[in-house]
Amino acid sequence: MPSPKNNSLSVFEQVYRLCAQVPRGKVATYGQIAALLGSPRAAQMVGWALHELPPDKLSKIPWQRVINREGRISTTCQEHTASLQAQLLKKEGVTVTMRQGNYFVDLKKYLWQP
DNA sequence: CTTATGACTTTCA
DNA sequence: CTGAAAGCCATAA
Repeated sequence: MPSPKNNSLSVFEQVYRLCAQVPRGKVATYGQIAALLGSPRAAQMVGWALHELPPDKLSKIPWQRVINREGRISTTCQEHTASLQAQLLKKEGVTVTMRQGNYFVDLKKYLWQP
C-alpha cells in the first residue's frame, strides 16, 4: 500500500489537489483526473489514491465527485460505501439514480469540463 | 529488478 | 448486450 509520507509531490497529492478543484455540483471521471495528471492510463492510480485517502483529507477533499467512466459509483471500499457517496452528491445537487443496485450519475449533465 | 495490488478502461468472444 | 480477460500506471515489498 502506498504511503507517501515524504514531502515529495506524489501522484496522490496531485489527485487530491485536482479533486479539490472540481466545482460543487460537478463530477469528474478517474480517467479524466489521470489525464490531467499527465497519465491518461493511470486511472486506476486515481482510484487507488482515493482509496488510501487519509481521514484528515476525507473531510476536505470532495472524493465523491470522482466516479468511473460510465458515471457509475464503483467503489468497493467498505468504509466509504457507494450509498454514502451518493448521499454526498445528492446533497450538492447532483442527481444520482440507482440501476441494478448501482448508483449512476448523468455525466452529460454533471461532468466537469475544465 | 521482479511481483503484487487497486474506488479503472478497453477489447473480445 | 454481458461478462471475462488483458492492459496500464504508480507505489510498496
